[in-house]
Amino acid sequence: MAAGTRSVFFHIDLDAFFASAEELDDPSLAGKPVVVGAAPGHRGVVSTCSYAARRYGIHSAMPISEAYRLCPEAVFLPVRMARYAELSSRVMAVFQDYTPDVVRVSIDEASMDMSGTERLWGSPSAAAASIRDRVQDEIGLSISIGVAANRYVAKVASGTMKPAGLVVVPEGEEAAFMAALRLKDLWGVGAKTRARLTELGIDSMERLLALSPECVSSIFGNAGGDFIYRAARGIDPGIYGGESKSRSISSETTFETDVVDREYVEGVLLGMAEELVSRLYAEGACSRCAVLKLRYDDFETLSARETRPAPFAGSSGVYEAARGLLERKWNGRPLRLVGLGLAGLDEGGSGQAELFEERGDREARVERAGIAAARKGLGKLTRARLVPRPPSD
DNA sequence: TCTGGGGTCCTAGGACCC
DNA sequence: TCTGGGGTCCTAGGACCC
Repeated sequence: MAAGTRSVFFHIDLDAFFASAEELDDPSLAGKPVVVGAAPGHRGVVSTCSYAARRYGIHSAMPISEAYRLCPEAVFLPVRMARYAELSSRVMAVFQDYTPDVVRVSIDEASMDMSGTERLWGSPSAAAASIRDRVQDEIGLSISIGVAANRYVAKVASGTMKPAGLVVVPEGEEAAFMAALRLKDLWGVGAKTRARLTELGIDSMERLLALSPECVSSIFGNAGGDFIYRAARGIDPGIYGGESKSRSISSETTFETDVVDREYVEGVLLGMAEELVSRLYAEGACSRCAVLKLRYDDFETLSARETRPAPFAGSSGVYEAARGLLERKWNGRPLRLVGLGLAGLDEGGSGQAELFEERGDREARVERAGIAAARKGLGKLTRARLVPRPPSD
């Protein structure tokens, strides 16, 4: 950015993305209450719902059973992530036409540095309107855009006028813009933090803004306090600062009914170990830390991890670690969920070479061949252990 | 009617070393 | 005698977000 150029950031959010994607692919759904997520009668939550569904009180993360109770006549659809990813890529490609600096924040959000683009695209509001119209006309999806001098305020602004909103916060008015919001609009301040603030009698932005930085930090610690203090004043606390390279991967599943059969759980973990190592391979990354996650029938959730001196050389190492952690951590109570993850990706390792090639062991080579075959669509080499069998309890 | 799955970052305590 | 202080690694849990 040239010296003297004003900073201009756009934050773009796709409106009710998964539900909108379903309406795009099936126009007969338009205007109906559409709920994308788990199927009614099963364990799970609402992933996204249409604005028509929101009028019944349905919202993201709500148990699907409650959504069904609120609106049994809604259209309940499963998540089709591959389709949404494809649409997302097309939308992001439109953004790329306006600036090379597009940070893809999630499947339905992007942060763009539009500084210095006025000669190309006109005023920020003209450029934003152009992007909004193009995404609507070329792809058929609705977006909301926030414009501000930093990424944080742009992000918050994008959420204040959904759907199809376009909110411009003029430079210099960031603090005033934030001060006029409700506490719950502060991105990064969730239910627990709000409850803590309420306990202390801080129930409005005005009261929060009256606190000194030392006072906020004494409540929430250095990092948390600093974040809240800056965010409330419209100073970017650095939400998209770090590298976007993934630092962990994981897979977890909630059982349809609680499970006490150890062999069944181990079979699930073996499948997860293979899936994780295959993803690791695809990323060219490595890890030497396995993390097991358990959730009991009463929702108590715990985790255990094991860090090895050297990166895992294949899925059998990951599986053995998982089995050891299960042995150590599981007290035999009915399990609702089991999950497996790999953390510390690439820390102190040389990536894929270390994962597969330098080890030279036969198993790793067999596995690599299997993954390569699967990626070519030749089918997955599946161990006998993974052939579905019902829980024995 | 309960409460998904995929991530990120931070904290706090213990071990161990200098 | 009465116990420094910093640094790193590891672990478990928690808060938050989409």
